[in-house]
Amino acid sequence: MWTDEQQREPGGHASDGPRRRATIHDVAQLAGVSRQTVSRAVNDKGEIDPDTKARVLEAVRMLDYRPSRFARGLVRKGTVTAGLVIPDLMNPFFPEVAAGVLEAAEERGWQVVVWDTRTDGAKEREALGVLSHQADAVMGYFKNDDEVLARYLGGLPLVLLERGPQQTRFAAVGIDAAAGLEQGIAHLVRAGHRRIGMLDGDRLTPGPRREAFLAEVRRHGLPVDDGWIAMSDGHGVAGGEAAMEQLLDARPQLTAVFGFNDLIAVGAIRAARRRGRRVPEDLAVLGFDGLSLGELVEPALTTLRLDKRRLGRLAVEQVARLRAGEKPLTGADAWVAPELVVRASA
Amino acid sequence: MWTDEQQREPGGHASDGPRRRATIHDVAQLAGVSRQTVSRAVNDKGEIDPDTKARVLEAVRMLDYRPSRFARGLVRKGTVTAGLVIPDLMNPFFPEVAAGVLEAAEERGWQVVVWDTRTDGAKEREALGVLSHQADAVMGYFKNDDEVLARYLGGLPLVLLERGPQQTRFAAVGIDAAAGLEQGIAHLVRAGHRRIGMLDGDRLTPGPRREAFLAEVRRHGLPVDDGWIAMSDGHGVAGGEAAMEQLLDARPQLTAVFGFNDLIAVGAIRAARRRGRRVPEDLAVLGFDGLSLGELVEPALTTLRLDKRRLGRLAVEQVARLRAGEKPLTGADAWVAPELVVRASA
DNA sequence: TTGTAGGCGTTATCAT
DNA sequence: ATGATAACGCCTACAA
Repeated sequence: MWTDEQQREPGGHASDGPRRRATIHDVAQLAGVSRQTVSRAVNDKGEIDPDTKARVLEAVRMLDYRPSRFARGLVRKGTVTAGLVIPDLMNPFFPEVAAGVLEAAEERGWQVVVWDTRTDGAKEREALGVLSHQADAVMGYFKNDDEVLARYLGGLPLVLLERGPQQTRFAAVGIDAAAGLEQGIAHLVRAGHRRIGMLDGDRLTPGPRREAFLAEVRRHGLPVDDGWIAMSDGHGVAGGEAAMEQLLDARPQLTAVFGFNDLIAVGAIRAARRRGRRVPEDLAVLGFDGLSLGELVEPALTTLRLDKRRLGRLAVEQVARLRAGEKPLTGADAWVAPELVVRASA
Repeated sequence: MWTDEQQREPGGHASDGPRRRATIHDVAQLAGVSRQTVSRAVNDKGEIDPDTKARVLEAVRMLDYRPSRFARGLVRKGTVTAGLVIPDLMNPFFPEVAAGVLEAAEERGWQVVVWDTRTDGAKEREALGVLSHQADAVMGYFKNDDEVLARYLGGLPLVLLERGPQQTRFAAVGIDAAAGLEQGIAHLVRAGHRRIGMLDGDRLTPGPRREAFLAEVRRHGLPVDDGWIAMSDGHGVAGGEAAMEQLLDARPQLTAVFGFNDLIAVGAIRAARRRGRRVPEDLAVLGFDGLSLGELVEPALTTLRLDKRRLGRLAVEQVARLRAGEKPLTGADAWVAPELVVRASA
């Protein structure tokens, strides 16, 4: 396992606690050269005698010297650190967005520090408070409103991912829920459904998905009212199951439901089947997100697939624009539109 | 959407490109005070006249001033940044480990910068190269061997997550595969299985899971040979499907298979059923990891569940020990042991 | 090849 | 309540 061969304390002592970190000065002293020479050795600059270099490097090892990233950053500009704030790493949707962010960030040579707020408003603010000092920009999902965000942000550029109902004064990357629901509802209608309910994930205010859902349903002249919409507690499978059961009790006449996201939709499938309803024969289920998980369940989930990676990449691009002093993308350029993927559940 | 109300360039100009960032000096000048006073105003120190403070803050806003994190870090110690290197964010296993890391890191007031290497050795090295300059420690999954890691690490503390077969000279957090397989194989044997195959995920060298598998199978006096082990290409569902098909062709006499991880096991289930084999009646499938996805597939996956969050937390603790100059945990203290979760597939 | 001087942007300390 | 001065640790000139 572990030996003290490689990982040792400065000076080779193992257990006298953390001591002051060695500086370039210490190394210079121990090697009997100037700080400049140490710098040259450490940074592989030319113009240095191989012997002295070796001597310096030896001193570096002995003292376990590593250049201070702060001192370095002060003098070599160009290190960009972006913050990424995510509500729930356990929901497969977000790791995929994060993957897009990481990918695009790496291409630009940026670093990304990640926070998981667990959908907790207080944690959001904490994250922002820290990042406002440590990052050059932030992107992420927030439930706090603009004003609060601005307060904790202290002027840092911010890119909102999928800002819900509210307009925002920040740059944003959004989802074209309307375009998605248009396809989704059309598909259900085409299959003969006339009584379509929804399992919503936004408890407080109706979000874009619900509004798009209502708009589409009405556009097709179908009946619908608030009673046809059940609220999921959380964005997970369990929430979807509970909401579906509730809806099954309250509105047994529904023949199809639209789930706020795939997790909730999967929960709906499970609940329905447990109640003896066949999916899709007795109840069709339509999801939203396009998680790969949807291909694995039975019946496989018909859903409105989002390019989540692209969402992340787009966020990085927005940040880049902000940093460059350009105007961020707006409207359709800053949207990603879902695409209907028909599988077995609807 | 976006207005230039909040997010504007220094001075309010919008499109003359990025200009030099304002420093504390600029603010001091504009406000007609000393840098020190600016610092006081910005950091909410006492001992400052409310009026001057207001004036300074106004100047701050006008110039869009934000303190340099480098200069600050130089003078205020204590900011810890850890690197987290992960092979594949799309595999639900890793986000959960990451969640544990993030959680524990937050408790300590650390930041975490995340890299996704996509199981690419070169990306690993790139990540290490960057992190060696920008982080105070690194934890993660690596396929490069110790020597290479050390070279790119430049003396930075490293904690390996689940170092495969090889011993390592670095601190590590491991999985007690043997303890897991003991339970798993016992369960299969109890159910009457005598011909158990495996779908392995480690192509090159046999990893701990395969070795534990072989050891247990032999301990029970069961037959087994290399032909009973198929290699999955990648750690995903598709790899599992292909490997299972191959095994089904080559060794149709098998009545049970152990999957390297849950994704592969799920693939196995799918492939088997597609071939008309009933699971678990004709073929029992045992997974490893305990992803929540396993509860959603059909039949639900019997698996050796790991506390992935704890894995992440443990890694952070190891890093903390290293930083404190203490010896890292070793042996069983640095392991997490799987727990058999019996569901429908075996 | 090596060393010296100066500055990067901030905060702490000590005066005023 | 405010300002001057000196670090913090490193790097880029420039000089030797």
